[in-house]
Amino acid sequence: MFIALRSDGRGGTTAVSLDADGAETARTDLAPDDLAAWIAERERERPRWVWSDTSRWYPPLLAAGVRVERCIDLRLCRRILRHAIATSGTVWPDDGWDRPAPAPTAAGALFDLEESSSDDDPVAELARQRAAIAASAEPGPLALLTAAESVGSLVAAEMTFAGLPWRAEVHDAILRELLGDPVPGARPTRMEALLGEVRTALDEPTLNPDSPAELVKALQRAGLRVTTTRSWELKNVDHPAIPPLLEYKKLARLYTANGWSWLAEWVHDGRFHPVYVPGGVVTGRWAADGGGALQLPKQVRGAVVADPGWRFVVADAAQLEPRVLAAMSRDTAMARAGQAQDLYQGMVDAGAVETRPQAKYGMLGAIYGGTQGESGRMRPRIERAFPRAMAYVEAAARAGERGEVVRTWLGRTSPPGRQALQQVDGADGTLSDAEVRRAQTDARSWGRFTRNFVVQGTAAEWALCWMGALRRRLWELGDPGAPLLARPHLIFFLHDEVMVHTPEGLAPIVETALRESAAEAGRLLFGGAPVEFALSVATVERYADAR
DNA sequence: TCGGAAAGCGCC
DNA sequence: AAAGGGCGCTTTCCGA
Repeated sequence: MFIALRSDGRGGTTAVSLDADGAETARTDLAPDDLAAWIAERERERPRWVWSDTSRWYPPLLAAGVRVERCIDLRLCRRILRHAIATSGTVWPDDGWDRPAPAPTAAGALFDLEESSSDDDPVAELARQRAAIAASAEPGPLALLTAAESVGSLVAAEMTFAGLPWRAEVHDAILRELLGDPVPGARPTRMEALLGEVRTALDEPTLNPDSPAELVKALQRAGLRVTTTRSWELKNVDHPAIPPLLEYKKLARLYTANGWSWLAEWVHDGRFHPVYVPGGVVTGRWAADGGGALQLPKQVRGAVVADPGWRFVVADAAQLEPRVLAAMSRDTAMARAGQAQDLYQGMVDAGAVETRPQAKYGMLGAIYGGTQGESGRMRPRIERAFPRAMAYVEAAARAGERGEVVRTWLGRTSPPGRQALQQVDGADGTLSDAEVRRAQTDARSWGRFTRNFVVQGTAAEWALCWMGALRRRLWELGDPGAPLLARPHLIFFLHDEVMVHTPEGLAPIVETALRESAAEAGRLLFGGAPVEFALSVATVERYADAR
């Protein structure tokens, strides 16, 4: 059963109940003050709520203490289905569902009037989407993908609502330890001291180290043969200015990105409330909007401390992308290597390569399209040991080079290519050599993108299914009737890693739930494929202690 | 003066 | 320590 929610344009909401075939069975007009209670009441029947954007409808419900089990985020699903190659037979109207989601309103600030676009009828769009899936080449995977994307949107809103426990005084202590004391209008003391060493060593008393152009000129004046100021290039240079400069650059990064201003802007009342953007990356990965939630540097993770009597259970899917590739390509040799907790060690034990770093860089090179260095050198051996896996990503790369689209396991489809190589083939000598080279470079670059797309995107699908399964289990672990934040709940997500905030006594069963959910995600996506999705799980008080 | 591009680096 | 796909964020730079 579905219940579609639609703003009536005057602050109220119309709820349309639909049966399994999508036929209307009831219609209710709700005043703003009645909405949350009505939804909580109907939630007992566990309908699938259908709404334009979870980011807009769900935060006020969470603020009112209402958690829902299932939904369809029509805008996220439209984006998937419109571009999916499997639904290419569907003609989509050029309408508001293709527009980006309206900016999420702050939690608690009820639906604002001007945002309700009356032309976007959720009932009609639901019918269109269900018909498109039913008529597609693969209804099962697309139905799973849209459900997974939608549950991801619920998780994202719930994690924003919960906020990540953050001890500002611990963060401050970490900053003082590394950067020195803050100085108003100037650099912190330790950074300033390091900068002094750099200026002395280069004999450049007014050098601004934050300007790459100025810095590279100063280094060249000092006789250093560098063309950029990237750390990995400077590491190979022997000069007394380099060690303090590298240290300064590291600290400057921390100071600007996650220093005291970040703390003041993003942490309030002991919580960091990042805004996640499900599906914000073309591959289906999440992005973050503000606060840099997906790039929290390890240096500050010591400030993430569980509430008294609570713990974090942190789980990381070990070598997720190689395992996903093994499952997609049905590469049994690679699946066998993945029987080990550590897939890379499994590759060594199977005799494919000699050392774990060789396995790691060889595998990443296969997935990313690396040709240089260690990953390039390992390529022939990976190809010999795992022919089906390599053939799978090679096929994706070639398709991209030809300007074709590729798709993930569940059917998310890559953006259209630029057909660079086709242009070269069809140009028949009318292009200059330079133009041909440029076109070939572009084509190969796009091929690396499509090669990675199929693996990264499928890994993102696995992660969504993992979180969806976990979310349901966590809810059932809590006391019936208890609000979301009094039960074990998801609190952080990082592509292949999740963190649960839980009462200490429940941590062991949360660990079990994490593992069961990983196995469930594997079965959902790949059925009986003999691929294991190993987790490394840790129960900790501080995020920094998780690995 | 302002906005976008580039450089650089954090995360996976 | 390596190579290279995807992002966000900050500062600097440069041209309209």
